[in-house]
Amino acid sequence: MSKIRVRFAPSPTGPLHIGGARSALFNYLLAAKAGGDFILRMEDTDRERSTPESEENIKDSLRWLGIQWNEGIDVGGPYAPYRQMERLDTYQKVAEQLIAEGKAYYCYCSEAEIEEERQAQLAKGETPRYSGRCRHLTAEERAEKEAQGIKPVVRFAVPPGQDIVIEDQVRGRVVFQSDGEGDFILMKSDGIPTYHFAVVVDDHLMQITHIVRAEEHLSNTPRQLLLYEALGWEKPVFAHVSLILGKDRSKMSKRHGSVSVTNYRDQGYLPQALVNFLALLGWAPEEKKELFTMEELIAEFSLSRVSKSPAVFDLDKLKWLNGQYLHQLDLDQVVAGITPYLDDSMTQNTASLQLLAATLQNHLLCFSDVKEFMPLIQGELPQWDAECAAIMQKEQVPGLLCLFAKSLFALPEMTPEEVKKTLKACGKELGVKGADLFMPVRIAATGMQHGPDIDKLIALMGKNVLDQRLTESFARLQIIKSW
RNA sequence: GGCGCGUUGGAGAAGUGGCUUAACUCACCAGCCUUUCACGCUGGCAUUCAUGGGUUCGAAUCCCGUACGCGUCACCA
Repeated sequence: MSKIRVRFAPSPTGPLHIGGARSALFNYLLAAKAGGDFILRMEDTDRERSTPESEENIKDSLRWLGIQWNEGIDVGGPYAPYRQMERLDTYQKVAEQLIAEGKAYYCYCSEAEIEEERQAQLAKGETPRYSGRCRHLTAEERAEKEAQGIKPVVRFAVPPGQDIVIEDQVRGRVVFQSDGEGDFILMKSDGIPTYHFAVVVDDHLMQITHIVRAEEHLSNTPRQLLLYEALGWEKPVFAHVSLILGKDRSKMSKRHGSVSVTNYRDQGYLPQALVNFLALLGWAPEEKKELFTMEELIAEFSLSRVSKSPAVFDLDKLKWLNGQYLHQLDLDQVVAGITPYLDDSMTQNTASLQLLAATLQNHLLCFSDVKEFMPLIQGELPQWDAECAAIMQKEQVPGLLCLFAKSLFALPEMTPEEVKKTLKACGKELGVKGADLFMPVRIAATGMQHGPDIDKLIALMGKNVLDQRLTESFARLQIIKSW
């Protein structure tokens, strides 16, 4: 059997979408598993919307995810160029061949005429499709249109009455009728090919063996199959992967929040978590296992285990997965990860930055979460809620806090170890322990009942902030501070 | 509207005619542990597989209809 060759062929009309990333991933896994080739091609024939920035974003996103292409844009290869706008003469030649063989023809109808026809068909409850009016134009009629300066499009002459069968690797056998297709456009009037035409030409010329793409393309496949047929080209294997849906079960879009890979990168998600998550959307492993490295995915991936039904993107699960990976990171990776989300006052001192990273690592689901923890150690003491206030009314509180403050401020340095020791000593001296000991201190220092280890938090906030906050707590309790 | 695809608990899903009194994971709930919280651990969470028929000794698994969801019918990809 010949070598497997797959491709990811996005159009650079925006940042890499989460669904596109999954298609790329599945293609990549398939190729990597079989030792095949993974090609990156740019379908930039939409001149209105294609931008160089989008292309860069797509490439960056792919690299960030660890999805490498061994042929295509930037890296080159035997079938270059890999940008469709640089291959226009190729499409032109194939179009001319089709015309010469009578399998395609020039069409001079204006967009207004077509639109009118469309509306009329719609009104009659018919499927709108091109009537084939220009199909049998004589040479004279064509010359006349040309003389009028009308730039024609090239249409494919769809053969009537044919069954078009797709043997799809994930959906099974799907049958369409050629009569359901109008004579679709191959070349636009400006000489640029349409998507259907360009993909077929490129996939064939680039020797693509497997096409793995989103389900939205399933209904487009008949047209492409017709082209393979007309050109006498061998058809690739198709696999249409179901869509990724938002919470409301409609196709994932901006409305649902973050849809691009870059969004997740910027929010402090880890690429290995996103890859793992994407793989689990629409594909199920054989074993009862959730955590997969890229290598493991390559080893285990199979199209036969790709699901037919659409999957809802569940942010909670992504977060959980991300937490799993984040908790395993080395300290310096955590430091690097959280730094972008902190202000300068926090990032200047290496030692305290490391302490912060160590303190929070197991509490973070993604790096940007670090922001939510900062009020615990920075700024004004947050307001107490009713529960906190009630705890602070207990009788041991004033004495405990005074003793604690006095002992602690007497120390030259406030390390987590010292804080812990001091707290223990205070508890012992006053005969207070457990929650009765820790809770008041925690609430007086952080304003919250919950959070990471209190000794570390206190060390992180430093004497000034602690002093301020304890003073504020005493004021709230209307007792005189005495340290 | 035509055509196509899909429908297992809130989410991802396993399951392809008897071994399923439907795995596993997230979320949720309860408890345990813990000098708080978190982490972790334990247990709970679908008598039922959209729905109605049919085939069969036996169906989530096969067939037909219905409903619902989505996709597609562009000189966008």
